[in-house]
Amino acid sequence: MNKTIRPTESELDILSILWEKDSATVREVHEIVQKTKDVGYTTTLKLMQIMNEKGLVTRNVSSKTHIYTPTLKREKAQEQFVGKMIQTLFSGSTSQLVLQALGRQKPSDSDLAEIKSMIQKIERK
Amino acid sequence: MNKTIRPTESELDILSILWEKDSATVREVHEIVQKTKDVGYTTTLKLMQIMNEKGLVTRNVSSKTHIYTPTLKREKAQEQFVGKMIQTLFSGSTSQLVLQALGRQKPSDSDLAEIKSMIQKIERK
DNA sequence: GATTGCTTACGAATACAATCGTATCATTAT
DNA sequence: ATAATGATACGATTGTATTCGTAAGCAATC
Repeated sequence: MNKTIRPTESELDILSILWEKDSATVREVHEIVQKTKDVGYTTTLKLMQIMNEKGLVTRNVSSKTHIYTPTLKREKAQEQFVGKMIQTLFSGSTSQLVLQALGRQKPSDSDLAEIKSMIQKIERK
Repeated sequence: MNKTIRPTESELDILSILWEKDSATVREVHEIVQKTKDVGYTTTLKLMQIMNEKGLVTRNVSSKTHIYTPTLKREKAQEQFVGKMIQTLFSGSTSQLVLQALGRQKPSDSDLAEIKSMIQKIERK
């Protein structure tokens, strides 16, 4: 019954900002959105109101300026989209995705270390 | 000028089938689509016609039953979507995506080998 | 207390995606 | 020849996402 809510493209854009800041006002979000996208303030507002209806965020209404907090966890969304992507774009092969990701840019040393330790963990099983 | 064409969700589903088979008729595609999605034949047909207009596929019309071939390369689409996903879902961190992917299921031994050699290649630079 | 600025609410317009019904044509079977 | 089958073409409908204009409230400033 509890069908998984799938954020749309622009909802994801907003969520990614909220995930970064933990919570934020419409204005704060809009300020950032505007840098990459030319839309009006009320557009952002409306989107966030809809996200609230959908349950993607909650908002604190105690002051005039509402404060929005994401309810959908970033990890949850990651799983959802990575899964779908592996299916359609990598014909089900997780490692193909990994290779593509690794190929696109040099990870930092600490990133590499993390990845290597992850691999070791997998191998020990 | 040459704005990147972005396949929609159902277009991606169809593309993934075409990538697998290299090329296919509407019926062949529809047969597979139907397994996971309950839609009519003409819907699939229409979608593939639109994809043709958009330039996502070409079709061979020499026989009555047209044969569709993807023009958008899988690798191109992979880059496009992985890039976007890293931005919105992993706050720009490629390696975070890698970790999430590795965590979701054990890759095969040969996959692991491939990944490890990729890592070595990166480290040598 | 009027004006200004910033806020939310909300309807409505627009755009785009997805779905399907119906017409039409070609080929094959009766 | 006629009917049945299976294909494309295409308009129209429905659904959903995105966008924005306008109204209305509240608080600070003039």
